Amino acid sequence: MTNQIVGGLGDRRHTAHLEELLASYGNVGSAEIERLRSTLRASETSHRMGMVIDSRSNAVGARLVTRGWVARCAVFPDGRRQIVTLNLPGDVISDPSTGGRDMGVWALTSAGTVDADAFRKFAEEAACDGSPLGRAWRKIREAETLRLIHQVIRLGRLTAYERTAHLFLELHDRQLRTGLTQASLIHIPVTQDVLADSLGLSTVHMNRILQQMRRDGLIIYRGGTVVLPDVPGLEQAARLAPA
Amino acid sequence: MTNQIVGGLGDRRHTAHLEELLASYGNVGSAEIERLRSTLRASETSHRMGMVIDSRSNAVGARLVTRGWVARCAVFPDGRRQIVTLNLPGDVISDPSTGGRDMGVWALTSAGTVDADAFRKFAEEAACDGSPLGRAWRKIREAETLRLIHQVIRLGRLTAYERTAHLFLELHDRQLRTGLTQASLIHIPVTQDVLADSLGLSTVHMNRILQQMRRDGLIIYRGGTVVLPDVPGLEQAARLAPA
DNA sequence: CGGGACCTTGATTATCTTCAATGCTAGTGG
DNA sequence: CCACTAGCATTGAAGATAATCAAGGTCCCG
Repeated sequence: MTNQIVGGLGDRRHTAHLEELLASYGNVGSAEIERLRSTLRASETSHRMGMVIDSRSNAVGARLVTRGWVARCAVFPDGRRQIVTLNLPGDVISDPSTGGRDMGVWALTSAGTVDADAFRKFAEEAACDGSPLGRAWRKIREAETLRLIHQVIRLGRLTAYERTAHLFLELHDRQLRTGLTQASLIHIPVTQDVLADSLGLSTVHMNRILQQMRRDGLIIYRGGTVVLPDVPGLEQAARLAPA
Repeated sequence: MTNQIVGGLGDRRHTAHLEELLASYGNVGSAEIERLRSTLRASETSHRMGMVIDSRSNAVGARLVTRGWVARCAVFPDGRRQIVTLNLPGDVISDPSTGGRDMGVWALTSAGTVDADAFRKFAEEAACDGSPLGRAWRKIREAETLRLIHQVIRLGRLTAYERTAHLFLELHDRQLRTGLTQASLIHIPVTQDVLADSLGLSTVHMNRILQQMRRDGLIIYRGGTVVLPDVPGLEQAARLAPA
C-alpha cells in the first residue's frame, strides 16, 4: 500500500486552498468558513506517488486534496493511460469511485488528502438552501464540468501545440484562484509523461512540443516551474475561441 | 431564426423518454410522475436543423429534448467543430448556456424541446430531500458526467476504430434505456459529418472507418438505422476496459 | 562511481487530414 | 417524365501530424 496516515488534527493549512477557491466564487461568511473547517479536521492521509484510491478495493467518499497533484485516470490492459482530470490542492474529488473497474484516482506526486465526506454533505445542504457557501460550491462544481468540456475540446479538435497552450492557461488560472502561484507562473511538479497522458500524446511528442513552445518564447520550462513570458501569445496559440 | 412554436399543451409523448430514463434508475412513484408531467406541460418548441440555443443571445434555462438529436457544440473561428455531448430524446439539457461565447446547443436534426426549468427545480429539490425521483435524478446527472469522462477517454486514447465502436455502444445503451430502440439496433438520424465532429475525426476518415466496420461484420449501416450483428465483437473492438 | 529516472534526439512508420473528384439519391420544377 | 440540383457518401492521392522504436544524454542521489 502506498497510503499511510501521518497527519495530526487538520489545521488551516489543509483548507487554505479550498477557502481561496470558494472565496474566488463568492463571499462566504466567516461562520460558514468555521463550519467548513470543523468538517475537515480529519487526519491528512499522505500518499506516495502511485495509486491513491481504487474504485475496486477501497470504496471511499469525497476527499479534499491538500498537497501535491492527483488525477482521475483510466488505464487500459495494453498499458495506454488517459488522465481524465487533474486535481490540484483545493480540489474536492467528490466521487472517487466514479467510472469502471479500470478507472481510479492516482497520486501523481507525493500528495496529501483529507476525508471530505462531511464537508461535501454540508456543502450540498448549503447548495439546497442557497446560502453563499452553497452558491460558491455550485459554481465550483460547474467549473469542474466546464473543465471536462474543455478537455473534450482539447483532445477532439486542438493540435498538440494548441492543447498544451490551452492546458497551461487552465492550470495558470486554477493556481491563481487557489493561491498556488502568482502571475505568469505555473508550478508543474509532474513529468512530461503525465502531461502527455493528460493531453492524449506520446511522451516523445510532448517533449518536442514543449521545446517548440520554448523556442517560440511562450514558456520557460525548467525544473517544475514554468514561466509564461507571453500570456497573450499563449492565448492566441491556444486558439482561445471556445474558452 | 430557426425556432418556431408549434405545440399545443404538452402530453405524455413529451415526457415518455424521460420517464423511461428515470424508471431505469429507480422506482419513481406515480405521484411524482404526475408532478413531473405537470411541470412539463409547456408548449413544445420545434427546431429545424441549425442553431437552437446560443449562449450569446437567448439565455434560456433547462430544456428537455422531446424529439430529434441535439448537441452541445464548440465552433472555432476557422470552422473546426467539436461536439461535446450528444443529447437524445429524454435528455434534459440543464444549463444550455454553459461554456464560452463559441459554445452552444444545436439541433442536429429537426428536433423538439420543451422548457424544463420548473422540472429541473422540482427534481433538484427532490434530490435534496432524497426522494426516489431525487435519487433517480442524481443518477442521471452522474451518468451525464460519466459520459463526458468516456468522451475524454475516447478522444484521448482510443483509435478512430475503437472510438466509433465505443460511441455506438454508448448510443445503443442510451436508446435502450429510453425506449428509443430495441436490442441490436441503433437509430442514427445524422450524417457522418456529425459523427466525425463528435469523435474528433475528419468526415473522410469517419467514412472509411464505418466501411471497415461493415467489412468486419460489426455493423450494418444503412439509412439512419444501424444494426449491430455482433455486440460482443463490438465491445472487444471498443477495448471496453474503462467502461 | 554507479544507477535510475527523466529528458532529448534521430529515423522510421502509422494514422489521420486535406484536397479533389466522382457517384448516388431524393426532391424540384419545367 | 426528365433534366437539374443539392446534400451526402465514397474514392484516390498526397501530405501533415503524431506514434513508435531505439539510442544517447543529463541530472540527481545513494
